[in-house]
Amino acid sequence: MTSTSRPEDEHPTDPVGFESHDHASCIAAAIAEAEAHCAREGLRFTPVRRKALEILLREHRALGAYEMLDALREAGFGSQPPVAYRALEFLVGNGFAHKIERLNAFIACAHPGAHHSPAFMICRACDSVAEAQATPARGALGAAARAAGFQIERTVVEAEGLCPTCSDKADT
Amino acid sequence: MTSTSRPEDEHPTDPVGFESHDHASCIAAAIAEAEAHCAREGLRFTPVRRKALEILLREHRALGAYEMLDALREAGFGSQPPVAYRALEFLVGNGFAHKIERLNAFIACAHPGAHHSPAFMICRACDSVAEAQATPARGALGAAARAAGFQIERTVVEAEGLCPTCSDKADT
DNA sequence: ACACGAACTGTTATAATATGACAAGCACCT
DNA sequence: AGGTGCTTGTCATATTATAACAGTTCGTGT
Repeated sequence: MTSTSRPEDEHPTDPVGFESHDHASCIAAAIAEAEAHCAREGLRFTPVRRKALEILLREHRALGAYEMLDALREAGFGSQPPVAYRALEFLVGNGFAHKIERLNAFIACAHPGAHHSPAFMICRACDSVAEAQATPARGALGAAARAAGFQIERTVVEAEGLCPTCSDKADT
Repeated sequence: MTSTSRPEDEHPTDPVGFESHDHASCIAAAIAEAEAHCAREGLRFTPVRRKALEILLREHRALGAYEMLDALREAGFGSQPPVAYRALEFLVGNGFAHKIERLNAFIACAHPGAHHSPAFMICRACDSVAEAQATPARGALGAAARAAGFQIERTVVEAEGLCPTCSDKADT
């Protein structure tokens, strides 16, 4: 990358999602971070995996596996479903992307590097998705899990509703 | 039903799920409640819908749509996917059942009648599911939504981990 | 440099999950 | 009886996902 990536990242707890970004720099930064992380961990950030992450970052929305497959094929990679699913599995498994269960779709992680419990806000009108941080173990769910003796390893937290833009349109 | 449904319902916030129940009475109570609710709301609690709810209650676990379809077919109903999906859509839409997004499966509601934001604990070893109450709008997610101007209409909260039983086995 | 094992890629084939569309039936209203 | 809308059953198809295997590449030990 040509400059240190510092778009307007003043608020680290920002939802990061229903606003516009400096895409070019955030893509470059995220790729660089993924590369560094893989180097540290001995993971292989192969061309198809890198391309898949680039595609997710560039689209900046939740992509179905077959949309990813189309994009990868256009980029010269294999054209069968496992190509996409395997790249996505790698990205999700290493925290570079998340699966949105509600949409059966995948999106680049907005807070890469940080160990986190992501939460998503999904607009039912335009399907845009924003990532936020959840603290699921702290609320009622955490209490219920402790009471039941359930050991939480991972959480899926997805809110469905209207994003600001679509909400404004609906008012009209 | 033959008696007022009061198994050991002392703790309304109970996880209700990794313990044994009086199935016969809880099934009868839930069916009666659904029937009453439909009567009040002018909904048609038709044979296939009733049967589908009975099946979910009897199995007391998350069932895939095709498992439901098999069970409905055995009960003499139609044998094509829309039969199951439509019955499930009715049950979910009216709060008698929930979809577990993580499993692409459906489970009877453990707190029927109450307007609630369900949360689920899913055991990754035995696929058992317990329902708890979440208060997603109150935690970090709610704060992020307010900050972003996102209007939450519905939430999916699913925790994956080990249930007490499987956790004990793992220790051995 | 070379052999080895592990991981990765691409492929074929198939499984599992889900929906669109249409005709026939039934419930309710007039 | 006739009309309206919801429900059911069916056929057909779309969408999402995985199993299995052969060939290749990568890193390692020699």
